[in-house]
Amino acid sequence: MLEKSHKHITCKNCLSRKDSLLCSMTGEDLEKVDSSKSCSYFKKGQPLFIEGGLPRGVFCINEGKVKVYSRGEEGKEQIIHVATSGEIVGFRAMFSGEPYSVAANTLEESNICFISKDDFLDLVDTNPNLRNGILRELSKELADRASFIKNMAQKSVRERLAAALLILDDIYGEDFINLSREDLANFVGTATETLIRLLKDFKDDGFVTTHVRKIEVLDKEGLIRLAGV
Amino acid sequence: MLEKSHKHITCKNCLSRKDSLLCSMTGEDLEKVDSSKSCSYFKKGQPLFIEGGLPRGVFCINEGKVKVYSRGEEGKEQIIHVATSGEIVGFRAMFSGEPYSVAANTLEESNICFISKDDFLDLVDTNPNLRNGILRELSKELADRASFIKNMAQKSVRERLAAALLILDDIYGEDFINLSREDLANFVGTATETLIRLLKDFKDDGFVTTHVRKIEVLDKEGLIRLAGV
DNA sequence: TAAGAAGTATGATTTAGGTCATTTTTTTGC
DNA sequence: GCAAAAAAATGACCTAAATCATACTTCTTA
Repeated sequence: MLEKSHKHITCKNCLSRKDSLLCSMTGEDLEKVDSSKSCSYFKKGQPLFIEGGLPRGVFCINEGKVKVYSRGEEGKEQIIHVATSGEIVGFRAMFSGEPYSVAANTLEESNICFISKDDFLDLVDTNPNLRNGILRELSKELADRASFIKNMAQKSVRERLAAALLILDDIYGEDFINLSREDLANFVGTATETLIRLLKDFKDDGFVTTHVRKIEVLDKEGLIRLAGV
Repeated sequence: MLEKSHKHITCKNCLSRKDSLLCSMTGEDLEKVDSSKSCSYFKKGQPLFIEGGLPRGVFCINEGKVKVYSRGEEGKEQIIHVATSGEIVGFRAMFSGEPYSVAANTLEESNICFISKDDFLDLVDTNPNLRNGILRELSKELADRASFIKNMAQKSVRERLAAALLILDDIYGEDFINLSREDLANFVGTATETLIRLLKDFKDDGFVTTHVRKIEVLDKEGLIRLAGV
């Protein structure tokens, strides 16, 4: 259980610092970030921002998980990305100058820092390292999404589920994957019922086991073979 | 028919200049681009770069069309983007420092300029306008791809075809859409046979007409309604 | 701690769209 | 201008996965 305080989290002490684009800065830049940001505790399911909203700044996840998604016609969510500790969320709309094209909600209770648009853009402008980091990050994500598109177009739901479980296993690290069946289905891009059935198959085949809602990956190799990555 | 010469195309005279991130620069920066780039004529179907290759620079389309795609398991292409005059192709891998995650081929004969990695990165580093333009461009593309993913997951092939035709109609401007049925299928993310059948339906319904392989959009409004955009 | 609400699971049914086979049309190269 | 190859079109068939209906479990919170 996270502390429900709103106390400031010093970047220097941030556990996710080494993995973070933002907090991996040094010297006075780091101090600048530190002094201009605010930190908040988010309950599970709270929105960071909504589709169509206007961006006021970026969010840096100190601890927790955030789903980035977009809603289709009948309200069905497509989860584009699951962000974890150290990641910056919401910086795309910052540069495009357009409203958010996606929404973001916490998937569990989280501590999340916020840096205002001006401060962030100022940092990007004056700090070549951060800038290059962001360019690199954007490019990588673009590559990720190209392969996401390809998978959606060419792979079966079964293959996509295997791939998704591998990605999520990475994101959740030592913890079990902790997503509702519906969220998982919305990440894989399928109906919840189909997801549940396939997950059962995977259990029968020994690829995973479940602890109520949580999913434990037992056979990575098997999933890799199945996903055809 | 384009001139098959390799003569230098001066950025100042580039017809696509107004639409181009790169050539919309001014003064000495423009001259710098101009002097450091080389221009080539590409036949239809020629590769600019291949998946897994190492990037040496970026391509700027003076005239022509380029498909950006990625190949799946059985070699089936998924077309991610169709680039046209004025667009820069291949700058993502430039920043990520990784091999190309996608490939690019001309879809028709094209005049394409090339700027080396060093020159390009130098420009990005020293020219804040270009830099911001690139950040904006990357962000927009990221948003595009999120909606691409959502469409693949939630829309029917019929709806996706309608959406694809609208996008392509924009890209081809005054010209008719000129893609092989296979390429179109690989853009929509479906089997070629399915695409041909649906295209016939669209013809019967008066949304489009075909001139041999070329496709003319007759009823944009109708397609918009169908695509549910 | 009981009741209601969410979330998970399973069964039955339908269908969009993939696959394979074949024919027809268009393009390409000699 | 003709033969061969490539692309487009059509038909027959099949299955992965969606949808709808219902039941069962696990969380909430009153």
